[in-house]
Amino acid sequence: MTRWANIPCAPLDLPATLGSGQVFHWAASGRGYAGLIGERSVYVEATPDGIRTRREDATLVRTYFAVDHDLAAIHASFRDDEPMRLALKYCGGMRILRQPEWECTATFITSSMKQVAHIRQISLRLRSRYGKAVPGPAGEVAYAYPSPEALAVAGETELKLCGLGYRAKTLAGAAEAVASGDVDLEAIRGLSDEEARAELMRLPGVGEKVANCVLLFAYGRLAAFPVDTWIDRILREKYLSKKRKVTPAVMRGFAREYFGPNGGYAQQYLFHHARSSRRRSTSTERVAA
DNA sequence: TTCCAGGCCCATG
DNA sequence: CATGGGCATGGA
Repeated sequence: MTRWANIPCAPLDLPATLGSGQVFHWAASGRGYAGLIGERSVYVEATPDGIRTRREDATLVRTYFAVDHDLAAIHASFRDDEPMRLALKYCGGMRILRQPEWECTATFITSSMKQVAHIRQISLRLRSRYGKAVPGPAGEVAYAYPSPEALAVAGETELKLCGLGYRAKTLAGAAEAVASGDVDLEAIRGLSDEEARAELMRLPGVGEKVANCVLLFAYGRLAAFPVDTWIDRILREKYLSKKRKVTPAVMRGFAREYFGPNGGYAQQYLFHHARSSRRRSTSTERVAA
């Protein structure tokens, strides 16, 4: 008989946490979500004050969902401006996950110039083709994200068959660098933010944006502030003077100074709110109307 | 059909 | 340091 554990971590917006483009493999199941944390099949559902999960998964879930992040304090550290107020109201219960390093690095290498839905598609395809099969509690099978070794063996030519396009080359190269020990993802934990970013950027396909995603979503570096097309647009439209020319350096400097040590959280709230608003006002709602 | 997507990389000013 | 173009694929 299954024994359950409740992990207090209010506030918690599980749909936003698992569906906001941090992670790409969770699926709605029953009253909650089913997915893998590393190579373990896990089920989670929201309770009034936190997360309900199988007792034997509780430790893993606490780490993955970063229940040690004090959301109230993080929210309080933000400046009180209109865009942040709206974003907090919309998804203030979203949590920044603490994902396995390679899985996060690899999925974001495949994310360049791709929509979230397609990143998910690529990710699931790589899992089912090269990942370890993991039986779930009900007998169903899920696939772990493939190891660097598995992807290095597959190589560029074969990876292209998964619809990766030019990303096949960089993913294969990164897998090789990690598998050979040239880049040590575990050792990066001990480095400063700047050193860690530089080390990640030694991997092919990892530039500043992807490195910041990995620092934020895998290493818990909450000051990391990924600037993608959405955030670029938001900063220009809502935060930066139209008069001065906005160079990459200007944007970096502004993000660090204005959003501070929890800038990554601010970034993810702004990103998710903007993206959700746009989708509601276009495709989905138009169909419903 | 055209446009653009959670960019990266390399070549030039 | 800043800017421009190329890069593969698929959904809107």
